[in-house]
Parts: sequence; C-alpha cells; structure tokens
Amino acid sequence: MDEKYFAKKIEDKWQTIWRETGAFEVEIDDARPKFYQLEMLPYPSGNLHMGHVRNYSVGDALAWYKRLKGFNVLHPIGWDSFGQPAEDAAIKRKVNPRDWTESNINHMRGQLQRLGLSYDWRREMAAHRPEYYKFDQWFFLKMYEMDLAYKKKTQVNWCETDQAVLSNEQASGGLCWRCGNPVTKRDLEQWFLKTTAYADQLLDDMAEIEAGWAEKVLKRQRDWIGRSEGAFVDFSVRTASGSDLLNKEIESVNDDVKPSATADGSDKIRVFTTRIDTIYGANAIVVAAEHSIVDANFEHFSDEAKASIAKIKADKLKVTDHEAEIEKEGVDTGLKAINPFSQEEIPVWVGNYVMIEYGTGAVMSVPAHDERDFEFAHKYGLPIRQVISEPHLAHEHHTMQVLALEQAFTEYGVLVHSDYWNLKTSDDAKKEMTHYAEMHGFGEGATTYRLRDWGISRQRFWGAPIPIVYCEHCGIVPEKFENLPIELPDKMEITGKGESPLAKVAEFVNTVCPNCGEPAKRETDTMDTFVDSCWYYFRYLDNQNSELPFAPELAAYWTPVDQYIGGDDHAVMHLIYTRFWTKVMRDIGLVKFDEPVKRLLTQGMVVGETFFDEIPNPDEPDGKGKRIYFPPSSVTVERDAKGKILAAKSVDGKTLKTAIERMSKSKGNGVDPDEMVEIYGADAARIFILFAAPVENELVWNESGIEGAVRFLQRVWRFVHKWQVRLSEPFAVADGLSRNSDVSQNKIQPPANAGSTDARKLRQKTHQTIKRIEENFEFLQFNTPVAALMELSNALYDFKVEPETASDADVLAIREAVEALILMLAPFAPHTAEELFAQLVGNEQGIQANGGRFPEFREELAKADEIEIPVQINGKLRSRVLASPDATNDELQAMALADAKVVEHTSGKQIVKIIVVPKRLVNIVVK
RNA sequence: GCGGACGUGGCGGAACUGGUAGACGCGCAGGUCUCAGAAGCCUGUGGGAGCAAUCUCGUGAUGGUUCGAUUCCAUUCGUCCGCACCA
Repeated sequence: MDEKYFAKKIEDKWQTIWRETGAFEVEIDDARPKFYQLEMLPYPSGNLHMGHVRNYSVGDALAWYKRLKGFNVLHPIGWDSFGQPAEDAAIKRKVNPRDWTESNINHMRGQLQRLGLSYDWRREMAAHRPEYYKFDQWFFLKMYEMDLAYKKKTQVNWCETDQAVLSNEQASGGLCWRCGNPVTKRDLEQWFLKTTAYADQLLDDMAEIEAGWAEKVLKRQRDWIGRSEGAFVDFSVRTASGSDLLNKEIESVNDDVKPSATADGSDKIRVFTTRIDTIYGANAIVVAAEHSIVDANFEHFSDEAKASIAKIKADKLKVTDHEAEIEKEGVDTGLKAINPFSQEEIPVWVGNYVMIEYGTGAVMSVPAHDERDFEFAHKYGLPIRQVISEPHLAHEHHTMQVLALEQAFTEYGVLVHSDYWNLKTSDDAKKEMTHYAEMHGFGEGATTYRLRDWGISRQRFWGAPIPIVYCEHCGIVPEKFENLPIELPDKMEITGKGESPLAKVAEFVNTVCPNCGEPAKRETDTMDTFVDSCWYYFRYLDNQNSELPFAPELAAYWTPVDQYIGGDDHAVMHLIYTRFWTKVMRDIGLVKFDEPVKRLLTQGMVVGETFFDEIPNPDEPDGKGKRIYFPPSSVTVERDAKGKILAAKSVDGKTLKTAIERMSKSKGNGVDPDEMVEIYGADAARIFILFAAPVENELVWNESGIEGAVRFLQRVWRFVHKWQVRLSEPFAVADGLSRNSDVSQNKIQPPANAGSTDARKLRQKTHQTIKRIEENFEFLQFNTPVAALMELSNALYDFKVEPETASDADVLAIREAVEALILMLAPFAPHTAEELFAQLVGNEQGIQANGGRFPEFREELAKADEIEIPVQINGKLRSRVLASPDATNDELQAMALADAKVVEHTSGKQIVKIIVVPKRLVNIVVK
C-alpha cells in the first residue's frame, strides 16, 4: 500500500476500473427499488465551469448514497447541444456549428470523467443529433394533430440594419448586439404550442409535487401562470353623438382576446375585471391602442385622438428594459359606453397602460379602488368616486355624498353608492353581480391567465427544423412521420444577418408536398432549444430507439424522476415547459403520470470576485456604465485584516471597482475545474465544493478552503494506513467477533459492552454519525455530513491507542469506525473511498462489487453510557451534572440540587419552581 | 411599487419539534519536529474583566410572550432575489 496519498494515481486507477467494469451501468431490476437521479444537462460551451462541478457533485453524492442504500440508481448525463452560442461561433469564426459542438462535447465529457462522476455513459444523448431531434419533430407533429401546435402572427425583436430577428438577450438595452443600432419590433408568423390549454393542470397538479419542490419555485410558477378569477362584462357602445349604435361586427386583432361583440351582434366592449363589485365606481372604459374598437372607429376620432393613439402604438414598438415605470398616457376617443348596472354613460378612452395581450384588452377604470386607474384619472381630471367602504364606515359613507378619495382604496369592504347592492360585502357582491350579469346576458364569470402560449419558432440554423411544408395547393402540410428526421443540411452559410439561414439553402427549402407530391417549400424556422430540454431525460431510458422517443414500458419503470438538481434560473421556463410536455406525453399515452419530477433541488450559483473599470455610457438613462473586466490574476489587491478589499489596481495603476458576480470567462473570475483536479484532486475539489456552503446558498469561490479538504482526505488515508495490518488480521473466534471477510457485509456485531470506555465512546460516535449523515441526505444537506465525517475522523485520532498494543475490542471499534467512515465517504470522495475499501478487504473489485452498503445504524450502540445534563438557574447555565440516559426526572432534579455550584448559587434564596426537561436539562427558578 | 427570502465570530457556516450558541472547516497565534524549510502533530482562538476557578455581555436593532428565545410575535433597519402597469 502506498504510504502517501496521491490523488491523481488513485483517480486514474478507479476511473479505469469503473469504465472497464461498467460499474454504474444499470438495467431494469424488479428486485430492487429504483431511483432516478437527474441533474440538468450542460450546454456544451467548451468548458465545464464551477457551477457544473457543484451541480454534478451534489447529484453524484446522492446517486452514490442511494446505491449504497440498495437502490437501482439511474444516473445519466447528456448535452443540450442546440443553441445560439454554436451559431455565434459559426458567425465569428467561420466554423461549422456541428464540428464546434462535437468537439466541445468531447472535451467536456473528458472533464466530467476526470471528476469521477458515476454516470451510465451508454445512455448519453445530445440534442443536435438527428436521432434525437427526430423526436422533437415527432412530438411537434403529434401536437399538431392534437391541435396543440398552431401558427399565428406575433411581435419579435427586429434589427432593421441587419434585417434579422434578435433574441431578448441579443436585443438587451434596446440595441442590436451586432451593429449597435436601435431594435424595433416586427410582426412575424410564428409557431406556437398551446401551453395555455394546460394552464389549470399546471397549477392544480402542483399539489402532487408540493412536498418535494421548493416553495419559491412553485410560487414563481404560480405567478407565471397567473390565474385570476373574475368576470367579463359587456358595455354597449355609442358613437360620440350619443345616438346611433355602431353596426359593425367587432373582432379582436389578437387571438388571445375574446371577441368584443356579443351574441346579438350589437356593439359592445367586453372588459375583464376581478372587481365587479366596484363597477358603480367606473368612470371610463380604457382600451389598449390595438383594440378592435379603435380600428373600427378610427376615422371618426378627433385629430388629437388620432395622433395620440398613433404615438401610444409607436411607443409600444420601442424595446424597453422594464427599468422605469412608464408614464400613463391616454386620450378620450369620444365614444361613449353604457354601464350595464347603473345605465350611466361613461367615456371610452385609449390608455397606454392597458395591454392588448391580457384579458380582453379593455378595462373598466375604477380610480377609487385601483391604483393605476387612480393615477390615470388624477392625471386627466376624471371623476373619482368611492363605492367600497371600510365596513365600520359603510353606513356613514352610504348616507353621505359620494366621496372623492385621496388615494385608491384597493381592499375588499362593503359597497356604497351602488343601488341595490349597497351595504353588501365585496365577496357577496362579486358573486351576486356576476350572476346578475349572466342572467341579463351582459357578462359572465371568467378566468384569465397571464401565461401565454409558447412561441417556439426561431429564425436560426442551429435547432431542430420544424417539420412543416408549405404547398401552393394544400396549404400548411405537416410532414409524414416516416419522413422524419428532417435533417439540417451539412452546408450552410451563417451570417447573423437576414432571415433564417435555412431559407438560403435551396436543397433544404425545396421539397415536395407530402400530401399531393407537387413541389413545395419547407418551413425554415427551427425550434426553441427549450423544446429539447423538455423531454431529454426520457431519452436516457432508451436512447437507441428509432421508432419512439422512448418505450413506455421503460418509462413505467424508471420515471418519474426521483430527484432533479439544477440552478434556480430554470425555475420557470424549463420547469414549466417540461411539466407541460409531460402532460402532453401522458395524453399521447407514453407515460401514466402527471408530474415528471418528484423532488427538485435548486442549487445556488458559484460566484467570485470581479474587478472592472466602468466607462460611462451616456446612452444609458440610469447612468449605468459599460464594464471592462480585468482577470483577478492581473490585479493588485489590498485587503484589510478582515480580508475586505480596500483597493484594487490594474497593472497600469488604474483603480478598479470590485463586485461579486457569477463566474464567467468574460468576467475573468472563472476557475478551471481541470486545474482544480490537477492540483488538489477530484475528490478534494468535490468535497470542498459541497462543504463550503449549503447547496441552496450562493457559493463565493475562495481557494484557501480547498486545502482543508485535501488535509481531511490525507488524515483519513494516513489513519487507515497506520492501522491496516491490525485491521486486516482475522479476529479470534473465541471473542465471538466476526472475521475479516465479513467486513463488507456489515456483519461485525460484537457485544455492545465489549471493550474499554473509550472504545465504547468511539462506537457511539460511529453510530451517531451514521444517523446524522442519513438524516442529512434525506434532507438534501451536503455540507453538514462532510462535517460529520470530519468529526468521526477526529474521533479516531482522539482514540489514543497504538496498533501494537490495542486489544481486539479496540481494534474492532476502530475497524467499525473506519469501515463506516470509508463507506460514508464514498458519495463525496469516491476514488479515495474505493481505494481505502479495496485495501481493507484485500481485493480490487470496488465497493459495489464487494456488496458494500451504507453502514447500518444501531440504536443501542449510539446510546451513551452517561449524558451531561446542563443545570440552569433562572435560565442561566450554572453547572452540568452527569447522569444515566435512563435517569428519571426526579433523579435529575435531585442530582441538580445536590450539585455544589447549584448549592452555592441557590443558598439564601427561595426555590420557586424546578423545570426538568427529560434527558435534556434542569432549570431552577429562584427568588 | 408589489411579492418573497434572509441578517449568528475575521470568513464559510453549525445548532433536533423553544432547552449547554458558535459544531466542522478556513484564517490567525503559539508550541513541537528540523541544519533550515515544507508537511505533519499539539495547544489556543466571540467581546470585556481576572494569575486563576470564574463572572459578564453576546445571534442586525427595539420591544413582547416564556422558567428559558438564534428559534415564536410585533415594530424597525439592512441585504439579496423574483415580478414589473396582468385590471
């Protein structure tokens, strides 16, 4: 056995053994419970970063733990390999995105393997390979059949100079990332998936996963879906003259918007409100500039109104960063609407704060009870009338003149100045008024969502082509399933300018209609990469299947995912889309459950110090400058005694600003995982990253701590080495102790009272540690079990017995502790654990092959001979007494009162009360 | 603006359902070994007082509930995150 711990050597050795023996390859096994451990797959950018290392170290720890617990653990990995960076690389460096992606994957696979992560590599998938995206297309066609995929016009970010569509990131700040010119919006026909069809299920099924998902993630999803219950109310509309009703059928410009015309064909504006109880306070109808009623009557508007509406529309085309609140603007159209409850005539305004996308694109303005309406009414001098009162003031308000409020009162209350509904509560009024509207045919209860259908069209090359053909005779024709995959061409030109790159590839575009066989053209848009990540973890189950995305019977065994781990930046989009996808797969019949992920752990970011110079940018209204980053290695940093940065200077003496930001190459604060592995070893790097902070927290990278992880591993290593000879010798049969060969089966079961007090204490520590670590894993804590292992290791060093003189009972206690330590170390430092275990059992087959299991907790061994009971006087700790763990409350009280220090503190005082917490504490209250 | 989370040593962080605050690690200080250094090992390490036993203050701040509060409640300050006119 090597005396010294050389990380590199044992890591190479065990990575080879794992690969050659297929140590982590799994198949269906009905004899064991399954566990599907999943981590979010990486984008193959070229290099692993520390965030990946953290994510995968956590996942690997759990996978190891579950294997040691006897589960059949599926632990796969793959590549989210479609996306913008490959295309950017193609534009900048004239490389083929496929070659660039494949070579990145090869490099990063090596990095993952050097970390010693326990993946079943046979199951690897990559989104950009035709055998995978064939099924993106398959799903698209299924959804098209199910009426879940459709095409409609929508706005995109558009750069006039480059004639190109931009993603939100590429258009950030309202400027094009390539040419720096202002970005505009443009209408484009795009493909959508009907996520809204599942809005209620996405909300309601959260009940099934509540226990396993962080509340903050569910909350964000709930907000994203944004269900609100209310009512539609129809207001009849008159022209400015107040006489003749308009006869035109009014239709919305937007598919999301419910038609404004009611069944009888007369002209109405339909509004959505969650506060129908406030309707007597409506002073106007405010509609979005894009509302159909505006178009229908535009010619009758005043010049001022026309100009104002045009301006509002134009302002909406500007790309804003959501930073400042937009000043409310609006104009009276001259149209009049009739409040169906009060028969009052109120004006119809256009307002920039009403969104055409939400509800009906029209609202009733109730300034007394809505802050936005209040602001609007205030600006334009519209009347503000209170119709909801605080309950205790209701009678008074009811008999008084209509009040003008100083600010909006948005709470529920009691109705006033509302005719028949006066003095009813908001809750009752909402129900009754909705019912009344339904009875009289001018409204109905309604639910609206903020969730929009998912636009999946991308005018890009590096994505799955949408399998649609446009035929002059047949129109929009879906490809036939047997023609899949529709493959990306090998030759293309990607410039970042103009329309989708696929449109320029004639061999791709020109095809025949799957329906009539006549020449036709292909759709040249590709799918959003979030499509790939919707179902990738089902493909791991069956990555060779060419008929189906995966076989349902494999999914029936392995899925749903038991534990999913990733960054919380995916709390909404990816995790909503994949939940949606699962529900579609259920409706197709591929799976039999509603929710794909039972437990979700969102891990915090890995961040580091950054140094930068800020160059003022006059174009930015808030004075935010452009940052030029300097790599930390090039910066001279002055720190105070506490380590706080006092000053940072660049090589040329420039004073730099500092911040703590997400690690990234461009900011120069990244840490290369390969370098960490090279210097400290994969095990130490993994232990450190788990130990340094709780998983959910942000982790500020600070290299000094990693040495502690190395020291810990070396301490364990040295201890095992020092004791190896004694630990491997067979125990005397006369002692009733088990033999060496039983070690891996956890069969060491000597009598609990054997050995010295110290030996018993060590065994207590061992079993207490087992319990603690088990609990930590169940609660997904990874920093505390590492601490517990360190404590156990410290306890071994505190056990002052030398190998030469140790009794069999001592050796046994040590052996038990060492074996438990090694096995429990495996999830955190698998190479070291494997090597030490091999040395202990005397073969090279590894923990799993030797039947290594998580050590068994034994209550009777964890129990201490005596426990220390703190004694408080008036709540202050004054003394401690040693007692048997079985001592009764009366005994504890007697011992406490007999204690010398207690006597000292209580003498001359009157004992008022004595509180005894069983096995815990005694508190004596004196006066 | 609305919503949410969180404030514990020099630092990262422990602390079961209210019951010995500061586990574990980093850092720092002293010692040991050595020709010297590295590594290792040992000791100490929240503040204040004391030679010491020990006393006292202490979990952002102020109050409250309780025999007892880092933990529960109220107010307040601060930090971070999410949403962004969703009617």
